Amino acid sequence: MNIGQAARATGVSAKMIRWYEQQGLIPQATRSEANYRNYDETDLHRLRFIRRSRDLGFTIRQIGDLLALWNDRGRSSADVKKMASEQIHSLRARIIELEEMVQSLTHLAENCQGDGRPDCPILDSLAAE
Amino acid sequence: MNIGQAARATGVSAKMIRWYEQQGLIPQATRSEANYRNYDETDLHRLRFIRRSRDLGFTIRQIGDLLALWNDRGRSSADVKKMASEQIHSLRARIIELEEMVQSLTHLAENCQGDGRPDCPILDSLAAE
DNA sequence: ATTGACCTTCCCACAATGGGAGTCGCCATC
DNA sequence: GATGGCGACTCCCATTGTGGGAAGGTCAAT
Repeated sequence: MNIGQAARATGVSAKMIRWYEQQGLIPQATRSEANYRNYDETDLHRLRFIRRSRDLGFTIRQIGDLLALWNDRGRSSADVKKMASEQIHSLRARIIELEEMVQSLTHLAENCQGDGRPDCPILDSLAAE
Repeated sequence: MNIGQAARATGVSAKMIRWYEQQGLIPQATRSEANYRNYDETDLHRLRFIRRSRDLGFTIRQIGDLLALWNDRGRSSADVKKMASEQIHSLRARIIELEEMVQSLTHLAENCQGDGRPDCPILDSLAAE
């Protein structure tokens, strides 16, 4: 299976597949005589695993760790759960940051008339001493 | 005032000040005979404005627009309020994405024993067909 | 005169993704 | 068999904002 078919089958773009290979996240694909990359079902599994992990916000390095755990028959589920918990914590921390921004902006916008006049508490606040 | 003092006075690193200048966000600083950048109170105001805008999650380009509005005596506050509202919306959209990730991960983690055994619904789910 | 703190420019790195150029392979249709 | 179109190859560039660091010039205090 060529890279384009693998991309369509997994939802990972061909560009990203090559990138993941370069980053060592997936093994170097075997090549056809014309130097085209070949993919089989095992590769597709791995790519889908990567895509789902990305959708959960894991970085490439973390996904590398997850893949290693996936392939480690002797792993303990505690190691996986720990990664998931840490990810939940960092996502929540980020959410709180963003919520604080929303909070501040909402407060500023509420006090702004939003009409044709130039008076604007939002700018005043950004420019405060 | 040298760049280091300006940095300490505004909470914007010297690196970032140079970067903002290069990006056209602040005017090219005047230079001393030794080619050192000079900053005055007006520059510090501008830098603080930028830092506060960054803290609210605006991008450099948006901050450029905000600065233009700030310096436009004939602006209408509606234009500023519109930018703030759009920013609130995009922040909320991002928050929702992150919350969905947290939701999925939490669900997965809840079903994982997190003990010494290898059985792990988290990995199973990532690897699902 | 030396030293240490500070400034200058320039390059590199991060994370993940897309765009595009230039070249080559493969298949089908004429 | 030639041509066209699609796909794959590599390589470079851009993004966004920030930091690290090297190599070299400046300034002030000792």
